[in-house]
Amino acid sequence: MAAVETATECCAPLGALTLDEDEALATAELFRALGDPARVRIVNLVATRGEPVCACELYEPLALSQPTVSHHLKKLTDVGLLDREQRGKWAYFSLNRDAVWKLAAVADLNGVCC
Amino acid sequence: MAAVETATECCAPLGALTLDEDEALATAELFRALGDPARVRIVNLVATRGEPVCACELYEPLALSQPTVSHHLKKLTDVGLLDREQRGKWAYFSLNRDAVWKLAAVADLNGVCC
DNA sequence: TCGATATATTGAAGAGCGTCGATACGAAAA
DNA sequence: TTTTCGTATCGACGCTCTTCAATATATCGA
Repeated sequence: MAAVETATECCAPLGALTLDEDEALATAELFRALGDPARVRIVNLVATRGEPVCACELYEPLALSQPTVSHHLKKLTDVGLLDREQRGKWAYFSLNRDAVWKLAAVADLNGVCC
Repeated sequence: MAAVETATECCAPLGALTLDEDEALATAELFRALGDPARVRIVNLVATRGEPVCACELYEPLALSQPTVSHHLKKLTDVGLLDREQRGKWAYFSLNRDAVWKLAAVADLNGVCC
């Protein structure tokens, strides 16, 4: 870990006029966090529900073991896309608005090429 | 290859109300294509220049060997983000507008969560 | 046709990733 | 305190990916 803290903080848009090695790495890290179907489904499940989602509610729809889901949740929170909230012995996850906004901005190339 | 042809054709937005396994896989494939710093820089280089870019112009700025750059270019064209055009013995690459638009739409969660 | 050049493909080495069972950690309840 | 239960971490396995040198393919010029 360490190195790039949350990728959503220092990554630059794909259409940035200048893009150094560190920015490219951070941007790639953000996209790679969504480069797995399980994590895409997690983000989708959390996004479509308005409220925070308990980790225990994800094992069945994802058809994955508890350690695997925990692993994916950590990746998504590490990159800043999800926020983690402890409620007693349960862990609740919700979308980080800033990260969502940043993702849309990074992925938007329309201003540059079209 | 094969399997999912161009991921930009059948992938669903992160905020889709329903997201089956195939759609999640195609969406992840699109993001994974941008999950490498070299490919982020390629897309950035092609985007910031208005016109198609010759493959031979990428080796030096990327500081990667010719086969490696060719490999990344293939991944980006396979997923539909880049268009390939043969000009004599040179290969020119440009952004695919539909794919760019699709990427922005897929990454946009603001309508769902914010 | 032949040689030169630009790109793609192949094969291999090394690193990284997804997955799970087993286990450790932490919080609530008994 | 002890037990129970939800979650995180560890260790290991197999698969994928990135990278390059070597080679093949393709196109142009002589």
